[in-house]
Amino acid sequence: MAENKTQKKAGYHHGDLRGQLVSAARRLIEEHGPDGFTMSDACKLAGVSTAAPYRHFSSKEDLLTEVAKDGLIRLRQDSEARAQPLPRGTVEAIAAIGRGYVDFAIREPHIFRLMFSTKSHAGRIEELRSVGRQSYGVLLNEVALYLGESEINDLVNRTSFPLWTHVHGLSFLVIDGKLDVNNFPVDIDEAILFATKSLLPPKPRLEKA
Amino acid sequence: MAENKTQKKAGYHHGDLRGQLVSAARRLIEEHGPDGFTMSDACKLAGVSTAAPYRHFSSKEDLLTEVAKDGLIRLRQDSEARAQPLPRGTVEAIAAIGRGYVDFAIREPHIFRLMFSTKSHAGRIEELRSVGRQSYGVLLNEVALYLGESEINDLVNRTSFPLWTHVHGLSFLVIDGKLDVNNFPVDIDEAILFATKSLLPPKPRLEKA
DNA sequence: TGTACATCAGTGAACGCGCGTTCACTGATGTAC
DNA sequence: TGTACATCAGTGAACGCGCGTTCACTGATGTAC
Repeated sequence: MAENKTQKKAGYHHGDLRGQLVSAARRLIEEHGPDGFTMSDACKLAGVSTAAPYRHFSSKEDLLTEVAKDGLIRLRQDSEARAQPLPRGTVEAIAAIGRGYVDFAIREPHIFRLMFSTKSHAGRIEELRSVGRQSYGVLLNEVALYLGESEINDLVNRTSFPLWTHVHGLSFLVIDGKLDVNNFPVDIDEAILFATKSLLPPKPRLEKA
Repeated sequence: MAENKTQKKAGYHHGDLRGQLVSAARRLIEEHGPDGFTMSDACKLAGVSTAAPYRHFSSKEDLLTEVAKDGLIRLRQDSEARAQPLPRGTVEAIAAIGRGYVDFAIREPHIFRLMFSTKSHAGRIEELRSVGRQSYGVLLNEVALYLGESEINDLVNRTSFPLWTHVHGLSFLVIDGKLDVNNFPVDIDEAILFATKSLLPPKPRLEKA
């Protein structure tokens, strides 16, 4: 009905329908939640008929998985961008990555949920997992620097995991509106910094043989 | 069609349809997830027609909220039961409560999700929140004992929150299958104990004025 | 450089079905007198 | 203690609609010669 947004409008053919459907889905999911999201809405937003997506995605689920993957990639970029300007391998850099994590959840709660959801991704979980690993890798690297380890070994894993766990929990508590459950104000930065300091072992002297 | 389970079978009238629908819903949600759950399934399981539930619940959502509430109550009972046999106000008691939390999530992942979900509970969030507060209260009490505080004050809140956050995150990571993301084995008990010790301040001498 | 033809990426309409909810009803239960 | 009547808690059938997906199609694009 409406004139087709501000796209190149190549006429019958579309240019980058695939990409546009993903970003339409992103917007819609963020607006109405993954359940409120419908294929027809996405089509309307992209300005195509309801059959068009099936040239690019095998099913609704397939499109959802793509959106989740896209989210995980953006999370990684985000984390990197947060850590980069800070002195490497410091508590501050590590906390900044955590803060980025929680901020992502706050900014895009529904996408965030989708990224970690197990359903809606039938058959492509391994693929998602591998992208997720890359996002987690940003934290692992920073912790390795902090610990003065030259590779991602067991100590690095063991040290990083509770940090992840903590910001993961914090993210869900925030987006699920549980922050003021006991009517005391939580400062997110403070919470992350405190947990990061507490969960990290003291910075080792560089006296490793 | 099938003979009506092993219930009292009063005939036309049912006895406790309300309660039976809740527990039918519980079972079905745990089996198929909150989305796979349908009213008709619940009716079939309770042995009534599809219209019957509407004498007891205003909508499907209403029934779901009831299930969530029931879950939060059971979580509280569970936490209490875990802490009780242990020496009060110790790291071990606090860790046990955390362990109970994660175990609940593992035992009933879908219900667990439902309990903390914001959607599906329109208009009854405050009610749920208050039940949730009671479950959280078990942890608060134990932490107060540990700290030697006689009431739930700011220090108790501030100390408890990261503990909650951590086990909350751990729960979701476990039920979302993220535990082996980096292929290193996580021992849940160990993880909880480590985080509890790290996040708790040293036990204060009882030298308070 | 122009034409024939294969292929690709859309259209528009319709299908189908699952499922929450409603409607008019009826059998069971409780209470007033 | 028995009867009349209101109310309650079910039944069974159907409605309605949202929505994913398919079908037969057609316009646009690319390539061989």
